[in-house]
Amino acid sequence: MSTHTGTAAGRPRAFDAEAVLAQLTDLFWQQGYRHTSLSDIVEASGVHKPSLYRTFGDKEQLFATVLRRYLAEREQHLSSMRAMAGPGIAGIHTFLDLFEEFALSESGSRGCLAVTASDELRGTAPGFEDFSLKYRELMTSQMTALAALALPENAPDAALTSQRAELLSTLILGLQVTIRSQADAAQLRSVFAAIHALVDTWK
Amino acid sequence: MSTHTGTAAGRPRAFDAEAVLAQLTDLFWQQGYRHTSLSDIVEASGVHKPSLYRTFGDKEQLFATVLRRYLAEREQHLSSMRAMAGPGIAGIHTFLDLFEEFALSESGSRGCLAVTASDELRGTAPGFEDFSLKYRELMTSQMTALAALALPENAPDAALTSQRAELLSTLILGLQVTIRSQADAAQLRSVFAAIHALVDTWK
DNA sequence: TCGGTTTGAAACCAAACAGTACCATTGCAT
DNA sequence: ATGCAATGGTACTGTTTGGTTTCAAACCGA
Repeated sequence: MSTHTGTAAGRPRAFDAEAVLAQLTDLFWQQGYRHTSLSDIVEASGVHKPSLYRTFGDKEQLFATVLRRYLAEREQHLSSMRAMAGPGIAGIHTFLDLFEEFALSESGSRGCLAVTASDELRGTAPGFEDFSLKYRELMTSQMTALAALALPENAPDAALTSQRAELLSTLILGLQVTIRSQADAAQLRSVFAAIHALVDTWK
Repeated sequence: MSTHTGTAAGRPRAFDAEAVLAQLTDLFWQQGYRHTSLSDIVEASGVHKPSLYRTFGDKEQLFATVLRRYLAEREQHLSSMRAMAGPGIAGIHTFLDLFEEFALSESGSRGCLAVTASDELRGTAPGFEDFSLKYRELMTSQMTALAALALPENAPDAALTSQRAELLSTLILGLQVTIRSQADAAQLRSVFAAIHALVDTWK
């Protein structure tokens, strides 16, 4: 029973698993899952195939790990943007500004890995969670939290909050598609302006 | 110079090219481009490989043809839904109802072929149009037409129209992602209800 | 009827793929 | 020092892929 408890005996591995996952996240993000061969992975990470298999399992398991990491990262990012934005309608505007800034950045302009990649894994391995569903749930819960803070404290309105949250999360999902479809900065800004105008009617 | 003018000499083909394209549209729609092998195509269409190549070119060209056909079909569908819906804010509501009905149908519940497939062709062949860009343009122009008819005839407002069109088209793109991500009917209806409420504020 | 042409169908091909067996190398524990 | 354990790296395998060659059958025009 060689459990991985305690100190490891034998030769220590020469690569940082976490750093490799980060590199491969970028690679999959750019190329997609099916379009990325194991040779690409070996070349990008500098880690050879047997080591990859020992550490991460087969290609599918590796990608699942990458996706899980990505989702956790994304959730943290969204939460921190919410925290930065603060409460009230003004908070939503600020959040949108932060999101727009991210959308125009290098990694943001690649859209969302979970959205683009979940299709590729659909129906592949049974027991595989649907990551685009998870991403949508994540987005909805984040937007619900954001919308809840935009109401007066002594007048919560669950129905109104969830309605606004659904609009915001659906708009953001649509933005992910827009971002990925060669939309230039001006077009993106225009969409964000329209969303700002919508949010203003919530005052 | 064997141009395809006049009557064809030789053995007539035993399959209907248009019908085959329709079948393959469904196939690609379900499985995606990369996940569909030529064997799958042969099996689904009943047409053997050399005939496919003679008729449609290689796999990539075949898929491009399928996508073009799909986009034209989609445009026609959207236009007819707009025509059925009629003018005014009420027209937008009716359009949304029609779109919801389609989204819950069998083919509608597969999302949008152009959205899910454009990723797969990205950076493959140069000179290849970006179909998700085309789809977005199509959606924006359709929504602009819909929004323009929702204003009083003697008070056109181009800025307001394009703002509403951008919201609607982004929401619909987001819906395509939602549809594809295992969302059940209740969740979809809930999003549509939120959009209806938004449109009501335009009265 | 018969020549030319295009089809359908099967076998075939080279390349790329994911995954593995093998072995020399490295380092920790004793 | 030395044996054990896990590593990195190369070479290999069986399979699947997209695409082609080959050939007999079917049809049209003259």
